[in-house]
Amino acid sequence: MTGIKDVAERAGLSVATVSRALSGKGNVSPTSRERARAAAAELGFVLSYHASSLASGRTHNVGLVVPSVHRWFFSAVIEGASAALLEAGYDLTLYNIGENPAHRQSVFSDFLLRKRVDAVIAVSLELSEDEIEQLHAVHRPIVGIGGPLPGASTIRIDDSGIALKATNHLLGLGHTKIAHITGNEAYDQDFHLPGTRRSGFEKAMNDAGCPVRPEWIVSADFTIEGAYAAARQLLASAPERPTAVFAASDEMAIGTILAARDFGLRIPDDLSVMGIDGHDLGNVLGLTTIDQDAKGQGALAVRTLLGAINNGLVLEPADTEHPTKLVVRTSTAVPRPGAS
Amino acid sequence: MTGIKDVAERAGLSVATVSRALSGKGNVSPTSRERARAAAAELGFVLSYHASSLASGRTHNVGLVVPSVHRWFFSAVIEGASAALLEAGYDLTLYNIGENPAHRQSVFSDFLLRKRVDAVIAVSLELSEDEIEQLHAVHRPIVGIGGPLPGASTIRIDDSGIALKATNHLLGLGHTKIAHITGNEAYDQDFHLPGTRRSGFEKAMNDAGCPVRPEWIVSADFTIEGAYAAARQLLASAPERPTAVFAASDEMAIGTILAARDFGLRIPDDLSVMGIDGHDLGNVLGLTTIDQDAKGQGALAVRTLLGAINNGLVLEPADTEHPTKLVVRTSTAVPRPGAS
DNA sequence: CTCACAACTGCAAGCGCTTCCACACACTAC
DNA sequence: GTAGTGTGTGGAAGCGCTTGCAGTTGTGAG
Repeated sequence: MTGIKDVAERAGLSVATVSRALSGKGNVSPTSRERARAAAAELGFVLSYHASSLASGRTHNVGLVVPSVHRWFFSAVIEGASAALLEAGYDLTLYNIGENPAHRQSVFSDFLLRKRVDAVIAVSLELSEDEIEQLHAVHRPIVGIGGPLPGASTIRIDDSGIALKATNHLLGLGHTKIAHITGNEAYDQDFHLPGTRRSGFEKAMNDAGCPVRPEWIVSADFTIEGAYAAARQLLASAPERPTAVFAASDEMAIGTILAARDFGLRIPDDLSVMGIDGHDLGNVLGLTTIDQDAKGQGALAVRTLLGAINNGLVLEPADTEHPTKLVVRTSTAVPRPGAS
Repeated sequence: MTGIKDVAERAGLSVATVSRALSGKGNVSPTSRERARAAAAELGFVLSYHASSLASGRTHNVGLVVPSVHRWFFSAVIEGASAALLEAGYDLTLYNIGENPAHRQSVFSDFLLRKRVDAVIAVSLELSEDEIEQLHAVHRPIVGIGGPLPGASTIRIDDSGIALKATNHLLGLGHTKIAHITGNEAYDQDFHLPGTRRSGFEKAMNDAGCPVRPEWIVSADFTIEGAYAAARQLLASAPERPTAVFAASDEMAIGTILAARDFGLRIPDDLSVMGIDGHDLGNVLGLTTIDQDAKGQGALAVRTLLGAINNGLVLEPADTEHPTKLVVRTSTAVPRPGAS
């Protein structure tokens, strides 16, 4: 393996100068810089990042902690973050917590503390005070995506506001009988997202003077499968059927559409459906939704972190609200006069 | 930050002994081992992996290279691999190549060569000889998932065989007019997967004496969206309609189902559809498929690598065939007598 | 009782970089 | 002329571990 020494020798420079030349820090004459570059290229030299990290304390690596890679939102955030990091020459270490509590435990007590990452991005995770403190103790900037993270900088969308906006879209079309598919309590623990969206829904309904019927509020686990089952129940059991369904996520809206089709309901003629997310499948299904640009959130998180790292600033705990966009497609329409 | 020195001091041992005690290598008396452990725990000491890696040459980190995290197969492999790695105390560095050729280039020429990983898993990527050589030069075990990787160990499924099996399932039900949705040429470059599956399809058809109609072979990009568009065209334009569609992936089968519904075709009454994969949505849609256990493949890749690393063996280039399982659900049935 | 050998331990030499520091040299400003 | 400033360079001290080696002890065999 060729090391920086070999490069120095070949370039006729000292190791120190080569290091400065290649990293771009410090003063190096253009001549030396070029000589160093050329020698490095000829030898196919690539820095050993362990040595580099050990000496400099910078790892060029950020940790991304997600509850799952499988659900749409997380995979989109990963895509966005990974592209931004690659671009910046950073590695991405993925910590997929999964369902196993032991995994979560070990990620926080071991993995993240190994001084392996320059920064961490936590997606849709509510961290305990202990966990936050552990991270702060390692003295690394943290940004949270998808909800508040006490003492850390976060990127989030206005969950209550967009739920309101979505519901208003339905109300504006003339719907009054609107059902809502919310998240399970289990998901409410992290960031209270289902609850927040639900409250936006309820506020819009109340403002419009429409009753919120308890039997028209069902919960699922944010997956297509889960919502499919929940929606089937909703559509089958209700003595009266809603004319519109607002789901707290696109995946759940998709599950609803699939369930509706099972009942021979046409969308949007018999039932309007809308979600929140901007899921890729939305296009195929004509799903009206509120696009929250998850990729963009991932990329923004990276830019925020890298900015902090490069400027050596401590990341101020700040709440950045990411913009969202109503995308009207064909799954929502004016309710049919006779529909029930 | 507490270092191993502090632990040594507190435990009344030398740094060397503490290192051996905590890593479990070398001979350490039970007493010392316990003292070291206790001191480490009291101080909340966590190894600096950079220092450790630099000194030992082992990084406890494996690189996972994927073309995308978004498509079902890749995210499933990631889930499987990440769980297995976490379990083993390894970090997972994710290299998401994406669509950008420059990213691919930099991943291979820079990232993977930084001696940052102990091993690499390449998913559905056909590496050029250069790329393979680069990896071998770094002297790290490689395992490929999803196709042959010259000179490396690979895990794959019998693509031709399962396509044959799938087609036979359809033939066995009595279908003779079977369409096939294959992958684009772009996807054939990596591992020739679409071509291989297609040839399995054609073989089964030929063996059964059924004609393979060119107009019933359409290609898409392996996504739901892409197949949806392709299937619409297939179903709309053909003067005669097939009674069954075999898609080269579940995502494409799902796209087909969605398209069929647009045409008012009932599944399986008017059209049988089957795929390959074991996609989670398959359950909701009643999709008959061949489950290839992508998670399991990811986990197996990890076990293979760790085995090689721990035994210091060079990983023999070997081809492991992962088992698959026919899952019959409700999307396939005997063709209706009158259907066309 | 001596020797060989194993079990345990500590010293110290790295691993391959970064960066502080000192120094050499060119300038400009007085 | 001297002092002051800035730029470019190399020497060398680490970064925080692992591990080869040598030294110490305890054991059973000869």
